[in-house]
Amino acid sequence: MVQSASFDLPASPIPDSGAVLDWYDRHARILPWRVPPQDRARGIKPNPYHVWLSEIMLQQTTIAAVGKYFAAFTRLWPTVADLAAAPLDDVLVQWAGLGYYARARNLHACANAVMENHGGNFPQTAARLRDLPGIGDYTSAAIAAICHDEQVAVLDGNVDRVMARFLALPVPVREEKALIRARVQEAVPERAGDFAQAMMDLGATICAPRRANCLVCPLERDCQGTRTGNPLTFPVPAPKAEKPHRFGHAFVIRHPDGSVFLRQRGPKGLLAKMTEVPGTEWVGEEKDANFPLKGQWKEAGLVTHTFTHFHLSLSVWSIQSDQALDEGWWACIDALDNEALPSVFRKVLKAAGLQ
DNA sequence: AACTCGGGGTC
DNA sequence: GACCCAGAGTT
Repeated sequence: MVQSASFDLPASPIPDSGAVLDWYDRHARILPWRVPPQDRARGIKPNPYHVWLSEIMLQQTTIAAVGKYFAAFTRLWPTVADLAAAPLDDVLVQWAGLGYYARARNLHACANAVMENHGGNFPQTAARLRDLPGIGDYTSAAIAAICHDEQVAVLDGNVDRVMARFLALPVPVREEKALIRARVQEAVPERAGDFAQAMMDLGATICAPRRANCLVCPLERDCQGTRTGNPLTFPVPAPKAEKPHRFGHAFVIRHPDGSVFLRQRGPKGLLAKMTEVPGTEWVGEEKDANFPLKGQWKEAGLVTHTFTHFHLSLSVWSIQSDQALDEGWWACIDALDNEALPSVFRKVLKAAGLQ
């Protein structure tokens, strides 16, 4: 077979946006921050504050995990002005448990930037949204498309997977991001917001990570992946690094009055500015505990936790004492929901018999 | 371009 | 256990 010299790129199909929108009109997921396509057709526009808040929360996070957090944030802070006026520490308390805490710090900074530099209104174009803290390529495009139908390609993990299959991409997605972007961009219709949300819904419900329901997929006609007979072999996984193991000790100091000693973590790095149970550094080998107080420490168990790039084993120790450490505070054990405690430290407190 | 940064749903 | 999720910021 002779290949034509007039094409630099192999001929690859473009998603049928009409078919995708028809599917979306019938099968759009109902979400708290979303305007359904029927309402959108009547001219009802989404609330940019709600769209922005949901998009930040949904970064690398499932819809199931976000639900309660979105409800709590919009109840406590109904507008971007309310959120900007809140103390950062209050925002961190409400974000605790959701992970990737830089998002919460950037969320607060972004709210303040919108108030101070944009008169309290979010910018309407992807290019200008992109300049705000915590808003990158994906989120800027998503907000501009969903709120204002800017005809821009919106590429998230779902769309990458759908397109990797649609194109039968033989290499990891990150090596052909430009091709994916170009093909999606060519497909973006006037209903850019509905199209973006449709592609994501498609990836979440039909072209899912370990399941491809090609029989009911609106992209099936031109899909190269289903044509191979093995659409699930796409996307080709990128090689992944092994997670090292780290070890440490956590010290639960229980006051006779029923409180527990907590402190704030440093301003940079893992779990920055969040609340912690005092403890040792986390290092690559097991070491004996160097206790911060003299007294009768009791072993309270072992906590294991996996972060993005390492596994952690924490030995938990507890003691009854009224001695505080250098910096920190006594927190009532009945009000720990008011503390910005990441999940690993909630596990530690549970191991010590609290909460 | 590679690395850092959480946590949970799901299989 | 492994995979992956409406990714962004830093180096």
